[in-house]
Amino acid sequence: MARILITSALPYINGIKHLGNLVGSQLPADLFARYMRQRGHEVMFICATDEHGTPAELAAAKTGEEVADYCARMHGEQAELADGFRLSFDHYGRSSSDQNRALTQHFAGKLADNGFIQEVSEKQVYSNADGRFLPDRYIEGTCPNCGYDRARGDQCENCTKQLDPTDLIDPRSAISGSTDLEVRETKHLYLRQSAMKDEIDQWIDSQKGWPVLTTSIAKKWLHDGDGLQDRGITRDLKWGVPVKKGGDDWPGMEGKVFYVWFDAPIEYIAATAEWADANGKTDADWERWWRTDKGADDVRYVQFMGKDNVPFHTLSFPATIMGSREPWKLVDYIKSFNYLNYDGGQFSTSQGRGVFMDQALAILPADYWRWWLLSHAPENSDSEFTWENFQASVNKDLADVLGNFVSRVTKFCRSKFGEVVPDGGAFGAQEDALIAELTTRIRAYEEHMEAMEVRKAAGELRAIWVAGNEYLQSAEPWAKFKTDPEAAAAVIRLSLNLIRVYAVLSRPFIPDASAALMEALKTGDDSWPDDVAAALSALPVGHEFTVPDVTFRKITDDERVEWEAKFAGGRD
RNA sequence: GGGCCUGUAGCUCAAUUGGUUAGAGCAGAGCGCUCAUAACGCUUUGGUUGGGGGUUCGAGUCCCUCCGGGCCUACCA
Repeated sequence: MARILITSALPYINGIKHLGNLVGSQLPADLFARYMRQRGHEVMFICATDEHGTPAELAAAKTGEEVADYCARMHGEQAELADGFRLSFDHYGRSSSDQNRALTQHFAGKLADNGFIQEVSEKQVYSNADGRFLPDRYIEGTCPNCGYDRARGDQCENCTKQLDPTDLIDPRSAISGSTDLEVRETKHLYLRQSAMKDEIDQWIDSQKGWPVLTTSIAKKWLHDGDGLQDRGITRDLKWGVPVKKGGDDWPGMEGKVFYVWFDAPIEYIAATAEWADANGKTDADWERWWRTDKGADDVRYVQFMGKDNVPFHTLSFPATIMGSREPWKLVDYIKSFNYLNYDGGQFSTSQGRGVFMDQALAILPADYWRWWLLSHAPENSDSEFTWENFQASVNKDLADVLGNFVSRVTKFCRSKFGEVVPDGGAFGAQEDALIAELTTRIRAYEEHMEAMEVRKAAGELRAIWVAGNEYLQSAEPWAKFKTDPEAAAAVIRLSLNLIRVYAVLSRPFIPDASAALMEALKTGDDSWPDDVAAALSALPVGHEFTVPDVTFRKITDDERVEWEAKFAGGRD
């Protein structure tokens, strides 16, 4: 039994996430966590909302709430949706927690002690009307290069030229539109990543088998231009972790907070501490996951994230941990994903384009989404959601191949033998062949799941479902029943057991359907089919069951058309 | 501008990292079955691997070039 620490990238607090966000981190992380638990490993699966930063403040201002209230409310909503999608976090924390505040300040203090923090004085744009410093991209104006009048302070979206906010002609606040801006001097802390460049580089080099996506992004940042740059880790905001050196004040940093990307990854650790506190555990209980001097040296730590998060997880967060010179656990494997697009374009939170988590659950149960998203996970390149593809995949895979198999077996049994595992007959060559095929396929499925090859695992699982239909077709219990009812009974006995095996194998992908099947079979035996032949006799002769309701219904053409129109853009 | 990824059947994707005749699923066509959610099974059509050039005994895979798609580019998170 191994110990596996799994973290999913933290969803940002300012609104409900869309399916692209879901499939990029939380959902595959959940698949892996569920599988590993099922195989008997000790799993700690951690996620949290990422609550600090300018966008959270602005979102709260828009609703008229205090930012803390806004975050608390949105955390509740996101947690409820995570539950709706059956994301099996051991703890769903909040980066605004006391635990994260203390840990973030602790790390900053250690980094300062070890000479990895530098104070830098810089000039930044301050908006008098908004009463705040403005991040570059929150300043708009006319591009000096192409004349586009809505260029942002970091880059012109029209001509793609990189800009400095002071380059803009007629600059204004993107928040209020105010032109009452001034450049002010302000002091910030920088994390001296450049001083740890070689250390990080060697660490990346020592990792084997990481996705190309992960290492290529890390290498780019390490070696591009002058190499890894130092990064500002403080901001002039009210909402965030106050800048402190451990428990002490930090002279000159009064009123400033840490940059969200500094405190957000630390929340992985802090959320585990939150888990301990919430469950009456001790510090030792969470430290054994994170401190290599306190039991975490045998932990395997896997992170899941979209590609936009990779630089922070391969560089900044490792730099934070390494620079502390304390024995914190570094990540062992980073599984990164490309983007899921929506029907020819991108999902867009701002334009309300695409399907959002709450909307998805309002029209279909979680398993439909889980299956489609995971079986089409953007592992090698960006992938695309279309309603036509969604309808076809769900109807074929879930309703026809899996659901209908359950239906034909249970209903045939009920009509011929009653709702009970029938006695009589014996297994022969066909059954041996099926067991051999299933054994091969289940071993392949296990390998793909271990390797986090999500699409391949889904494909293998589907093939396992298909094998049941092939077997039934060739075994023809309906024909056998006419001449040799006991032979038909043997076929059905095996097939009923196969449903249990399917429920067990499919659980990481479709947990609700899996639970429904187990309930219909009136069994709590969720043992993994290490020995397929044995697994196919787990439900003994005489064991009662009930014919389940339709496991997966089909999506109709009318629904598809309706949803296509409804989600084309303009969320209410 | 720079960097990375990507382009394979109508669609969604594979191809053991340079090795026989490029494979699956869906869609299409034909046949079979009748237990089942008009479901299932079998067979089958379909590809000059974006174009061109090169290296090699051998290229989807490596190199060059052109064309198309995407992402990142450090103050959004």
